[in-house]
Amino acid sequence: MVARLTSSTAAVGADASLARTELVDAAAPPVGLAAAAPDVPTAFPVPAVATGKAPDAQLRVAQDLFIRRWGEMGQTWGINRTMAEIHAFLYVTGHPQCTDDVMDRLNISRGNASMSLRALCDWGIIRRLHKRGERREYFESLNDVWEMFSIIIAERKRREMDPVLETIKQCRKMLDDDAIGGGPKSEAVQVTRQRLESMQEFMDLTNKLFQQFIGNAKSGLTKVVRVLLKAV
Amino acid sequence: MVARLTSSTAAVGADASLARTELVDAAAPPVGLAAAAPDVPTAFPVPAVATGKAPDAQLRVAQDLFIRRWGEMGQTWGINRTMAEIHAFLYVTGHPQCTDDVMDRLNISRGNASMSLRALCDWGIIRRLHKRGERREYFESLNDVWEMFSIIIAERKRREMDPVLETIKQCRKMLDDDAIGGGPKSEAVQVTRQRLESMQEFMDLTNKLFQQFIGNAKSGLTKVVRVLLKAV
DNA sequence: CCTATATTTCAGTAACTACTGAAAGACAGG
DNA sequence: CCTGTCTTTCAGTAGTTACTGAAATATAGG
Repeated sequence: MVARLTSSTAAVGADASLARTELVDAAAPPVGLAAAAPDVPTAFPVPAVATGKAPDAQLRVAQDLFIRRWGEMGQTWGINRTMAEIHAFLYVTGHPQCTDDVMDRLNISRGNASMSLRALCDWGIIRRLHKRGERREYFESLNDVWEMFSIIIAERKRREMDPVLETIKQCRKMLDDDAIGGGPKSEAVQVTRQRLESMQEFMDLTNKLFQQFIGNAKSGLTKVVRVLLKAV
Repeated sequence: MVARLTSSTAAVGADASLARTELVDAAAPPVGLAAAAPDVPTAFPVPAVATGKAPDAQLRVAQDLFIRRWGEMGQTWGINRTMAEIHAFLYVTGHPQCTDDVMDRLNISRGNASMSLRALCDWGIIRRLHKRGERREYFESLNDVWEMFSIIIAERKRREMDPVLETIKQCRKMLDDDAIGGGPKSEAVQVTRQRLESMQEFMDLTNKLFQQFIGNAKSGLTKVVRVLLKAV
């Protein structure tokens, strides 16, 4: 399903097949949730390490596992898989990677990598990084999880909640205006008015909550949550 | 973009074209947010309805506005537009509607309506309703907004957060196991371990927060939020 | 049993999103 | 200026999801 084999790249036969075996073996034992994930990812070329005690043998496998899962989650939340995967890659490795690193690791095209990286920068959850004397650009993930999510929440609120609120207000106004000249409103109008009002109330409150998150990212937040958990 | 013009169906001439015109008019003026992407979707076209004294002239227009916007929002959150629209319709009208009502109002096929209604029932945010002596089934939306969102959050947590948490634990275990036989772990492993740990911490906390929401739906929640807002 | 009506299922297709690869653009160093 | 390296853009297409319409199924009443 995801098995992506760019015909041109065609990572040298021998290496590739070796790597594949390695991956499958490594992933086999614990499993546990393999059932949940439709099928197990295989096709990532791993640079063959000649040393008997392959350093960090599990590292890459573990990272890939996380990357994949993160990508799947993103997808169901309306973030495209590749973007989420790139982000997971930068986050989990924790140090700057260039475009080619991303392309090779996730096995995607240059164009895709370029566009996705830019989008992530626009969101503000990764940032560009120039290394002195180096020509190419590197990217790194924010490292504070709270900060990352604050940014995401703020942005989604702005893009998606605010317009809805706007619309609700507008609808309510329409219904009110309609009634100005006339007599008592019909029951249907009453019901709709009430529903819109409830929804707006809910969203206003939620927004305030988000505001707290955003305003208190990092430092304050753990405290906030602790307060909340105790208060109930 | 959203204008749905079933080419083939050409349902009953008069009715259909009337409905369609109405819709297009409503959506037409400045297009506005459709661009979806990174830009600000503020004001929405105010459909000037020029009907004489049709009862509740504005009602339908206002409802449609809300329905549409709700559908758009759903879409960006990974819920398909039609499902979100059906839900908005049931919610905003506030009284039971049958399959044909839904089909006619949203201009969708019977199959689509049937499947979407079932999915909404599965989510638990609308429910089936039999009217005595009536053959056909009706559907109505939950009316408590808090309850609706609690359900949605609970379900998404279960479907999407929990697997990620599972995976993170698994990854961490892999990295730990790897180190058992060997000496000190490489710096790369250390970094990844730390990142996974932070993420898990974050998600655990978030989950607790959600738990609160779920457990306190309706009654308790407003209080909870008030506490939170004051405490900071 | 049959008939009329309501509902579900699903193959085929339309609509959409994500992705590739090649070409154009940008820019440092010679 | 040119040259080589890196980045961005975008037309075309692969892959995915959503939707239709018709056929199959279910059910109430006669």
